[in-house]
Amino acid sequence: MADDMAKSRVTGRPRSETSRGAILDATFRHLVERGYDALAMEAVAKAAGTGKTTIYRWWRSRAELAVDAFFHATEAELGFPATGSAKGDFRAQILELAALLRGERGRALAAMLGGARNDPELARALGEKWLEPRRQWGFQRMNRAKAEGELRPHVEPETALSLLYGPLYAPLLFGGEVPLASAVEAYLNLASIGIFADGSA
Amino acid sequence: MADDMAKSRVTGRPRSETSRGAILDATFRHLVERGYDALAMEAVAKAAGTGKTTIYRWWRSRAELAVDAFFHATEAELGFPATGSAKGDFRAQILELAALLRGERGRALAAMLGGARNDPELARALGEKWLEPRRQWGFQRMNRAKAEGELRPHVEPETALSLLYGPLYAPLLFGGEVPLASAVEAYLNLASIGIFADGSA
Amino acid sequence: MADDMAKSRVTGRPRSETSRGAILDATFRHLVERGYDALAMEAVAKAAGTGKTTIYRWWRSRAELAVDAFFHATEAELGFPATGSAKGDFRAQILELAALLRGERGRALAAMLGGARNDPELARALGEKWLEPRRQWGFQRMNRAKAEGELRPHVEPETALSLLYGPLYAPLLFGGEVPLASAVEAYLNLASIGIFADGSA
Amino acid sequence: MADDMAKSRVTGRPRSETSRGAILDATFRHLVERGYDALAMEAVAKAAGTGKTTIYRWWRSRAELAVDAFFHATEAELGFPATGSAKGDFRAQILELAALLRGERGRALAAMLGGARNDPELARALGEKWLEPRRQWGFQRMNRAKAEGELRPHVEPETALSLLYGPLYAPLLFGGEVPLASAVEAYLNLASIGIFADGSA
DNA sequence: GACTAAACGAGACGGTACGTCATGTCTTGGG
DNA sequence: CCCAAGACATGACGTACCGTCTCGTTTAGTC
Repeated sequence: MADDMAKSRVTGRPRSETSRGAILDATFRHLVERGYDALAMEAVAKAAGTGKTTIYRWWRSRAELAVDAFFHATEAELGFPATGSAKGDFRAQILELAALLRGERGRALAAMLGGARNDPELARALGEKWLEPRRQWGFQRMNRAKAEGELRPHVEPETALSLLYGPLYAPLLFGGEVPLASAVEAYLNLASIGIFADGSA
Repeated sequence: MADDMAKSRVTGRPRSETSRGAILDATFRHLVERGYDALAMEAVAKAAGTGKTTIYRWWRSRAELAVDAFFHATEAELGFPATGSAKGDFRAQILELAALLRGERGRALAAMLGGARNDPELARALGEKWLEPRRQWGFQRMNRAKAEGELRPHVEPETALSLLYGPLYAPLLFGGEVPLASAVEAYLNLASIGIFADGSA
Repeated sequence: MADDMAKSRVTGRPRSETSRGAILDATFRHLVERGYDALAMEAVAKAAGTGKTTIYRWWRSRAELAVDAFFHATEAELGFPATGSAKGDFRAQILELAALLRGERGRALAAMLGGARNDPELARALGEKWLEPRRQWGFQRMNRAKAEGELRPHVEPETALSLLYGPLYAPLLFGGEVPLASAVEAYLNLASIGIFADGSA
Repeated sequence: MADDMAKSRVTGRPRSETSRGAILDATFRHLVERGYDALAMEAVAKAAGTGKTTIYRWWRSRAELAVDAFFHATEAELGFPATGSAKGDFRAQILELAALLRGERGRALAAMLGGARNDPELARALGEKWLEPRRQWGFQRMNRAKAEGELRPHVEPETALSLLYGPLYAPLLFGGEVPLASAVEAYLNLASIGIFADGSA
């Protein structure tokens, strides 16, 4: 998002990639270690060895910075699997997601998800960069599944998705940990019964 | 929580119920209108016509105050239904909960749930006063259902509960609205198939 | 001053002399140990084991309380000497005063004298109870001396008094110590030359 | 004192002289109008149109600020005269000082002198910036006078100085006004008799 | 090689809110 | 009617960050 504005300048000193990296790294570290609320721009600037100006020049807000830092650390690490069946694809994707959320990046994402409730801009940024792509993929995969007869009759994609992903995210709201792989498998089994034509655990 | 300390003092000027009410009301209003992050003690004190001291005398932190204010406005409004079947009980309870969350009190709770991610004390307070009682009831009801053969074989209560409640809460994380009653019914139907022995929608 | 109001009550619980003493003692201790600015009513009440109400009932202000406490501890300790000559009387009185000011009571008085600059009421109270009686005596003694020809010609009593007492008090303004007896004697000798007919040191 | 630190910084936004002046002026006004005790940093900040941070950045305490404000308003206004004789020099200097103390700056100084009794840091600051330079000059001038035979025999400079300046400052302790020029002349005449070889009024 | 122009670090700026402290007043129950 | 206890509204304290601003200093590219 921030990079978009770098499009066409021709003259003047070019943006320092060193600073950019240092800022994103420092932001990510603070996010993981102290959470979103305690993410102080001044602390980031000091840790990154830059001036606050440089941060504000390239990121409009703490929210954008945090989201950018998260993706800087996470980028392209989450694929969208293709196992052959919708049930297998979702299971694989959700288990992979659970694993990621349980790690360092999970703490960062959780911190931001919390902040998002009180920071509309963060909510927007997160929705756009994280949630939406996943939702897109989910919808398409689920629609394809429906078309190919993999779903039980009368199952709406939206409903199915909320059942598959809700139990994974919800614990983050209460300060809880992301469920372990075994727990994820357990609820996926239960959910699959209602969703997939071949729902047998 | 704050009231606990009022137990048995005999001497000195008694606590002003007027101030207590004004503070809780002002807190709730700010919570609903501006969210938890923007809930400034100074603003609450001014709105309530009290001093900050009086707030800090009775509530140890913003977190406790917010939670107390929420319950002051919500108190005893949520019963735990008894329809005759576990499936009916959970359906009724969850629909009632969804209705509450969609209203003003829902905005307050959502604001706090967001704050909880970045404020361990708020997470603790919320867990203790909101989540835990509900979890208690849920566990007991689910265990009873299991004992009475209302669950499908091999269904763990914990798993079932996460499947029933997760899709309800999760949208709050992304700044989304609580699902409408129809959407709640839809996912409950799907979830019930995997959980309850008589899961037919 | 405060006691004046105790004149004629007849009914109700009588004033507690225990509290009165405890309050005055605690006030004096605080005055000596921490100074006038740091003389907190709340600390005095706690140290005296009384309520703040009791203090405010009997003393209108911190200033009155402090002055009262000072005289409670000092009372009637300063006589007005009569050596036979004006020069001898003043010398004796000033040396006695210097000795007092160098002790514990001096620290209390010094603390109040400082506070007086910023607390008109304290200035008034101090002036009335401390300064004025001394000035009275000084004027009278000096006038008598003049009448009896003990002063050099054209010496105004007011001028003479300021010369005798000024060098004693002035150091208090700058946080300094009251001059030692030898220093006092030295300046008195010098001053006497200009003031008294028999001014020879 | 605050300025000392401004010595050699090269980087960053330079200190705002506008703010500095506004703060010192506002401080001086409050000092004159309300005294040292009532000199609230917040009020100064508001009156000066600055943030409190800016004050605390440049002055370590209320005491330093007050002293600085006083000198900002007074600076270099007090010379050390040279009339030819020690007696003349001191007379001139003391009369000039009395005139200053009777004005607005005198009220400010008096307020601070009072505060100094209860604020060791203020006492230190005042001593260092006001009292000490004057004492220095006094000592040197008096020592020279002694060397040049202008003093009566056996007159110690320290004693002489306390006799000359004490009567000027002492009234400030009791909330009184600085003596008028005529009163100052009167006591100087008396004091001179004991001090100076040519002490004849 | 000088010139132009933007990014850079540093850090001061006016603010807002923090949680604490003491003020002087009030409101109880008990002596 | 006094007393202790202590809650009350008020207002200043000194601190931490906010997001903006103003410096002098790089660091390119173009003339």
